[in-house]
Amino acid sequence: MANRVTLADVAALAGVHPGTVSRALSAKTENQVNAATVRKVRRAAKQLGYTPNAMARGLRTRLSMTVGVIVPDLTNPIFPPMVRGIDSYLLPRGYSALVVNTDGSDETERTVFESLLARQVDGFIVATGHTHHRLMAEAQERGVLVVMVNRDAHGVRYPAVTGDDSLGIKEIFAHLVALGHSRIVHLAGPAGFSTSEIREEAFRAACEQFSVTGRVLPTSAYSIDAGQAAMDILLDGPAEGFTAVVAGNDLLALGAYHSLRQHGMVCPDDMSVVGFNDMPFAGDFFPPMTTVRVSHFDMGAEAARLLLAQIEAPESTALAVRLPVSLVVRGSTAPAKR
Amino acid sequence: MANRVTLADVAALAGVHPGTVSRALSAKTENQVNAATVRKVRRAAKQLGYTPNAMARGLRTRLSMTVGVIVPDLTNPIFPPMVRGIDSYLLPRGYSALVVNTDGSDETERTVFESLLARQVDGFIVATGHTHHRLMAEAQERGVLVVMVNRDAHGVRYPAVTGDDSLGIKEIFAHLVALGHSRIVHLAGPAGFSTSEIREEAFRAACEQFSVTGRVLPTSAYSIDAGQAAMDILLDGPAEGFTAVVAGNDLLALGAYHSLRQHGMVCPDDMSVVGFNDMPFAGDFFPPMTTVRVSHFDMGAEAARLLLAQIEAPESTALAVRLPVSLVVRGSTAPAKR
DNA sequence: TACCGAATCGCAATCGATTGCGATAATTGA
DNA sequence: TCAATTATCGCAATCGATTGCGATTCGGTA
Repeated sequence: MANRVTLADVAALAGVHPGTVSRALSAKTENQVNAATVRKVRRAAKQLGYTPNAMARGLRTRLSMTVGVIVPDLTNPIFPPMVRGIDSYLLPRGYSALVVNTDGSDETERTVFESLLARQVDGFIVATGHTHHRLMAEAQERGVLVVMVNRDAHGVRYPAVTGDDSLGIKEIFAHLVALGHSRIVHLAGPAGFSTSEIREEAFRAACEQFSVTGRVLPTSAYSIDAGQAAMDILLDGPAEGFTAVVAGNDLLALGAYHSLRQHGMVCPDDMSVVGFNDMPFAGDFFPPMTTVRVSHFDMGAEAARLLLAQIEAPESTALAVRLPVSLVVRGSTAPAKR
Repeated sequence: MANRVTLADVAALAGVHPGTVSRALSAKTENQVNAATVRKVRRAAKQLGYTPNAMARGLRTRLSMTVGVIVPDLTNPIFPPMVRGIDSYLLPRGYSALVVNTDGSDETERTVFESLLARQVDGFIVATGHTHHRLMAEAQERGVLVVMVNRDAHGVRYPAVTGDDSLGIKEIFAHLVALGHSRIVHLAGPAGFSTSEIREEAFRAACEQFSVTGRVLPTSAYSIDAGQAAMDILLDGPAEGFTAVVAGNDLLALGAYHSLRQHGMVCPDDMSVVGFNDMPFAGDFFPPMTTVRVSHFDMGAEAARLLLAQIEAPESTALAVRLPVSLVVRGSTAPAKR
């Protein structure tokens, strides 16, 4: 490949020592060299089209200016905005993100984790957290810098940035009971994730608080198919008078759509459905989905901010950030039929 | 961060020279060292939890085992599958992808391009091509390895992998005329992209071939808003008896949906709409979108394959790959009203 | 027994940038 | 005018792995 201009080349052209060139070109050390020579070096560098070799620099400084981002699956629509949020904070600061998928497999997660470590990433942003996360525990023991995003993990002291899930569920309930719903089912996310636990817990609490009859249906994954399967179970059984479903996320809600359609029911006339996340295009589904908006872009940006803070001051306190949420009412919720 | 085990540590434990450890651990040079020592070294490496330092290796070998992927905007739903396709080929071969967005700006494209070069990427996969692409021309001159994906560029001899757009348009027409449509408008993608040019050209040819009356409406971008704006122009003007629109891509089609709704028209009863790409969730829109499927996953995988081929044999011929497409008929097309 | 080629493995240079240390030159202060 | 700073900048080690070259060892052959 191209780019074969080294420090030494610039030094030769400028008639100075490579070390001086290095100092002249770095903002932090620029004051250690005469202003005139700085100009001379700058000119030589520009003339030759010099770009520093990141690997050589990284080898010496022990910093790759790279962070690893571990997501379950980039094709889940909540992640691209999150990745862009991460980039929005990282790139202006000279960092790059290496994004890898795990497809929910602990084994591939471990593999990619190690391979990112070998690439000397300066830290991780992981969106694959689950409640008892061995890898994260080990990482902490090894002194690896990590920020959890979207999901949290128990037992590790890593900073985490999440949405205010409890508040989101509460707002859903306020909306739903105002619409007259009194029997509500919850398509709970798969076990082992903090998001699932918190939302289900909030669901139960809200049932109590608003005195509605609740039922929770477990799902096997945060996916359309899993949502459909869980909803099928409800719809295939005896009607129990439920008029609304709050899904663990938008994908599950979409699965509920499918199941309803398959059972000849129409949303929201026969059944109101609420999602969670307000993923891209949620407003273009049929019907447009009522859901809870969380800014995954902000989530990513905030996670990146926390990680860089850790990198620059490793002993800084590991705080947790909870992002605001807001209910966005669209067409998948309607007054309960009497 | 963690991982402070070096070759020298392993060598010390195994009682051999670092060079020997290096050879023992690499598949290519393993045969240069005694089988017994290989075992001894392997054991020592495992015991210490040794992982090679990718930066040190890269510095010496001039290979970062990293490729740069340049996309306009990762939140455009066609790109995540493409990135996953790229990863699916790259990761098993020890490569990683650095994905960056340009937001359609030539300037930021240049910036990220340079910064990826500084990171010593071994090559690029670029999805931001346009017909007269200065940066790509320069890259070629500099000897940078590139594979174009989705879009092609004129005047550069880089391999490109695209969908068979012409065939896709032709299939759309076959479907539409079978439905009785004889006046069709084309929401053409923005000027300057090979996809726009090819699809528009194919549209005109198909009009000829199927003897339908066509009209092409230019758009300013491949976005929902641009699609809506273009469609507004048609719908705000005098009715001309058009009964179907073939959009340059799914986003434009979605914009057409919005415009139709705004004008009190319903798709497909009042107007059939066809998209292009079959992006994720296209079947969940309202109405479910009839569109042309292109496997962006395959597209990415194929691009990665071509790039690695170039890397390993830089003088190999730069062929172009055209991927098959297929029409998927859903709910946004219906027989033309008389 | 002497010699030869092959199999192993150590030595040291190298990739390109950073940085502590020290030398030299320029400047300040008395 | 001279000593004491201070500003500049060169020197060389260093980061960790790879690899051409040469040295040593060993089995085999004449």
